[in-house]
Amino acid sequence: MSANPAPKPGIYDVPLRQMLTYRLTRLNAKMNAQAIRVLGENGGLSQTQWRVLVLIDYLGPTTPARVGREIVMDKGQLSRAIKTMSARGLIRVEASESDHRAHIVSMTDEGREMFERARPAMRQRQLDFSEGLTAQEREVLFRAMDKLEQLAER
Amino acid sequence: MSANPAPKPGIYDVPLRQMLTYRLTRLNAKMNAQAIRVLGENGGLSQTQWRVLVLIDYLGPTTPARVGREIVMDKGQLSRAIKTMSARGLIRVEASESDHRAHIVSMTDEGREMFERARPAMRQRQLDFSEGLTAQEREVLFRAMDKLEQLAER
DNA sequence: TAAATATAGTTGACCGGTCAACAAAAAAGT
DNA sequence: ACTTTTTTGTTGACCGGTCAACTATATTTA
Repeated sequence: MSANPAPKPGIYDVPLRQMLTYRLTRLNAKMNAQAIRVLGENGGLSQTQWRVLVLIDYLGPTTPARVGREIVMDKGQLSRAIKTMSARGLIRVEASESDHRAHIVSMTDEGREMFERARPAMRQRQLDFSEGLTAQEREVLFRAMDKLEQLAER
Repeated sequence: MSANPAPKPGIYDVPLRQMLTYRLTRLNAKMNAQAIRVLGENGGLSQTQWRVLVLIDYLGPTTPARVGREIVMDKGQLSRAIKTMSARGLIRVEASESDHRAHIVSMTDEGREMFERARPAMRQRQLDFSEGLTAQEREVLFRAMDKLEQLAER
């Protein structure tokens, strides 16, 4: 974010304020930037790496394909992410016995350590977001996102 | 979106469902994809080009710096966007008389034509989003986004 | 069972966004 | 007036996401 010192209020933010896509992109960018900052301060995982570890933590040893199905993520991107994570010793990649196309990925001790190091801050961040909204706002927000997601799919 | 045939419900979407950042990224991706599709069907402007034209339409002839301040956008990215838009004849770039660093950008007839061609569909899309939500949902959604944006800035 | 189709994963190419360095001009501070 | 700081815009480098092609294996179906 090298531009935008302070979005001065005035007549100029009238049309943009109404543009949902624009607002959402902005919000998303800010939240991503914050996530990256928090992760950086707590071990230095990338957001992608964090998400992959969340999934492995949740699913237990699993396949990249399964991970990719859960977090919507390009196969190629995931393949590369897994390669670098494996190279950095965060995860273990083994061949699947039952399916000779598939791999089984699991956390190494080092990966687990990194994961647990970042987890409290990430959890707190999540909590801050939750608590920054009222219960009603939270509920409506999720409902609205569901609806918008459906609308965007057409 | 080459992965994800159908996010099967089940135990797997429990933790992600709660991850606001993740949900927001997904929603944003879908809405962007839709915007690009709609623009593609109506003249083929890119989303960036569309936004720049919206701003020029709104502000009248203006400078790239001003545009960049309104839509939060990297100077470099904007510089390149303006170059290609100028090359495609969508906008006119003139030197500013009063400020010899600055340029004045304005829509050409062709740019105006493209803009007006895409506008109804984009407006309709915006309307669909608005009407897909109740007034209360809309209001709460924007309020929630404001709050989250503030939280993400810390 | 043979052929067609679907899935897992890898790779190369491309595009867009982000960042840092830079030059020119303007504005502010002394 | 002179020096410093800020602003405007361009450019090169990099990184991440997306897409398409391809191989290998598994699954379906004829």
